[in-house]
Amino acid sequence: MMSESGKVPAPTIERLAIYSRPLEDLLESGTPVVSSERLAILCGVNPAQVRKDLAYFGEFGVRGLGYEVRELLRAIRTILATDRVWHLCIVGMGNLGRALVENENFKKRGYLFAAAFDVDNRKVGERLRCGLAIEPIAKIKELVGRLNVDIGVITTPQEDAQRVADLLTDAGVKSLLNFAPLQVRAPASCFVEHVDLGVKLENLAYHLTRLRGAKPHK
Amino acid sequence: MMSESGKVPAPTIERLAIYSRPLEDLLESGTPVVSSERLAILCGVNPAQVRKDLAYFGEFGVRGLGYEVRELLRAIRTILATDRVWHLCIVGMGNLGRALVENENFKKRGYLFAAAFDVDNRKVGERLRCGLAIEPIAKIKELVGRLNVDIGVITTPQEDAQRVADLLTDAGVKSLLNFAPLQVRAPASCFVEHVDLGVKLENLAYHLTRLRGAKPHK
DNA sequence: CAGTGAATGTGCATTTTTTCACAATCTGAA
DNA sequence: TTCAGATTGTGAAAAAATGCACATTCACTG
Repeated sequence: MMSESGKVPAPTIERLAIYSRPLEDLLESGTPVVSSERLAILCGVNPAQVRKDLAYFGEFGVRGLGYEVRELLRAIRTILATDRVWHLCIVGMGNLGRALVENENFKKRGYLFAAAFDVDNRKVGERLRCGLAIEPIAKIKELVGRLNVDIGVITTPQEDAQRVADLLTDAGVKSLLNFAPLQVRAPASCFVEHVDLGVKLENLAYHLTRLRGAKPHK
Repeated sequence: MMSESGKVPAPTIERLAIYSRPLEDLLESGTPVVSSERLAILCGVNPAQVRKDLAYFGEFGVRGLGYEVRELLRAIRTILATDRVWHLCIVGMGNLGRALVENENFKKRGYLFAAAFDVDNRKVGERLRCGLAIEPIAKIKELVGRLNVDIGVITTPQEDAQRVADLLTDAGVKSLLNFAPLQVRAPASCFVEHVDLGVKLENLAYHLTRLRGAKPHK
């Protein structure tokens, strides 16, 4: 938790988040300690990978024993900064937007939706089940500032995504999670994460056509 | 399109899908030809990367000119096998499940939801806006077989995901797209793609706490 | 029909990421 | 207190992915 001097590979960060899922289960089931081997199996990775990933941030294990589940989970949460509340806003209240806003998993992990917007003014004013009312995008700047929004989630159609991204970054949002199927541009100070569900399906399609017979998938 | 002999890096496949997005736009806007440099900018990658990715599958460009948009798009679609219809089924008709089933983008790209299931029998029988009725998971085996389902999408809560995955693979589904926050296990003959939205947010959170000042994000 | 300009395709160097393999070190038992 | 057994932390090797740089090849012009 202390070191973290040099720069850490991006895949490592991604995996830390993945490690935390089974750790939560283990904690709940009362397992006090876990080895890198067991954790690796649960996450589908190599044990050395687990150890090396963790080693970027300190020494969390006990040689001969393994990692104390509770402590390791707390350490990962500190590293990933999920031990605090983050404020999100979301733009684009179609089906996907509504699904995300109402997703309990996010709230449980400290991600709170503070505002919901839509480009379509006919939707404005509608009250969502989560309690938020849909706001017009004209109010992005004001609300993002007032509510201290850290992360903007974009679930608009492709054609509105870049405009919305501009509004959000202009309003001071420091990072974006974009679901629209195009690469939104943002200033370097803003970190953008891109989720394209179509890409995932196309991956599957590709492998389906080759995977004839049965090739081990790693 | 012809060669594709040796094995292709996984990141290449992922990028091919990404390239197709701006290509669709270019085609629609009537641009006849695109250079690797322009396409690279649109996708946020290196031009040499674009060329190398394509080179795994053949020679699609014309030196001195670039790539013919229509032809390149067709080639990529052939490679990714998105030039045909794929049959999906989805299990777990919560908000996310409903959002996916009703997503027009999937249909547009040839991904048809042929059946929708839920673990909760109280939901069974309900008719979705897309026309499908929710089926009980007991009917997975029958329907997957009859409807020739290629890909199973899992949007159940975590605790049901593995059981559902087992039902699907047992029914002969050859690949899975899993949204539950755990690593589902499947036989080697079944390809699994995992989407954990929480992981994306945790990535953002991590970078937000470090990205003080403004670091270029690649 | 040769010359020019442009952009591809690709061998090679570089960088990044993963994996191996083992010394270091801890617990618990005798 | 020493020994056995287990598992970490890590340097070094291997593998994978990226990016450079340039020879190659095409279209177009005069």
